[in-house]
Amino acid sequence: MFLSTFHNRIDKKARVSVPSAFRLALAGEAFQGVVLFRSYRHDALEGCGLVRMQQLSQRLDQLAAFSDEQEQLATSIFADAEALSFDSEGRVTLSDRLRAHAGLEEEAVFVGQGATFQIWQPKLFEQHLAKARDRAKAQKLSLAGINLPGLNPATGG
Amino acid sequence: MFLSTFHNRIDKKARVSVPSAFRLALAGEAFQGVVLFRSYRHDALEGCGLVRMQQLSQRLDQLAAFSDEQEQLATSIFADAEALSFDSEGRVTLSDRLRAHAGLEEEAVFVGQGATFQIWQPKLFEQHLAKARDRAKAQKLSLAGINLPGLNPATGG
DNA sequence: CCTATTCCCATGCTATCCCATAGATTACCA
DNA sequence: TGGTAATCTATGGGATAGCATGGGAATAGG
Repeated sequence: MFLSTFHNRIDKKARVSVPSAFRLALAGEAFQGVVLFRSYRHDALEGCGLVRMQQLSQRLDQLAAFSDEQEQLATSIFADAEALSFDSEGRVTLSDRLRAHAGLEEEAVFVGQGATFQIWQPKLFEQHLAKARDRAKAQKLSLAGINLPGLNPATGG
Repeated sequence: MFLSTFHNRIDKKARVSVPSAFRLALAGEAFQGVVLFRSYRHDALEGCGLVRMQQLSQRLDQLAAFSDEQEQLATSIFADAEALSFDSEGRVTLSDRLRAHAGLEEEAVFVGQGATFQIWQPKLFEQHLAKARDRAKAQKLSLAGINLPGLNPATGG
């Protein structure tokens, strides 16, 4: 699981340390690295482990063989994704394409999302966070039916 | 798994380097090379490892084909496919037929599709990608049951 | 004997590996 | 409890190996 947010530097070679907590979450996988791709919804990157992509590939593969739509979906996902392996210090090197999409220059914010994570340019993330908070407040968003330990009123469990 | 896109040159002898990441994905197979055939949907080439072709062949055998159309499609793919082995530098030589179908001249774009990949003439791919991305964006909510990393609300693995 | 592959070598570039350092946290011992 | 040593994480830079690419030589097939 990817939890919490981390704030790391991007060096002149476009390397960033992946937070050790995130690396730990992927420690069990054969491929020691992350898969990154450009988010559809935000000027940010989305990331996960290779295993998750493989599961997706298997499911799509069955559907895509004779379906135009699934094939195009496969293109937009897999063609865009990049598998970046850790160096011996736990860093990955971001391509120009990835950096351009998220506006990444000298710093990156790693944001845990549970099964996935995001990478943001710090200022953009700040704005995004503020917006998300406002909206949640305004709509009093609740996670209906989901029991969040410590967040929901004690209902037992 | 075939991920990401790579942009390589075709030399005067019609040789192209297969991206090392793609070669790595095929490293476990006995036949060190790729199988290429003309896409029936696009002006592009489709590619995979020999193992996948063998599996496809077996499946068709067992199922005796769902429909005449699918069987004929499969037959035409096998008839059209070319098994190209890597030279010592990891390149393959494209036949005139393959190049003609995809409009390939001096450059080729290798496009990961998960279990397979495609080879495109750069400008054609640019157009295709724009279309694929738009359509995928429009339909992302219709993909019931498919958990897209970063696209769907986090529902766990 | 000629042409078309295939093999082999050379090269520039880039990514990767390896080492070094500093800060922070943790472990250990008195 | 306090102080020190050891460890780990994040970061930076230099060296090295691998990749993509090009051209020539050897080989095979007609």
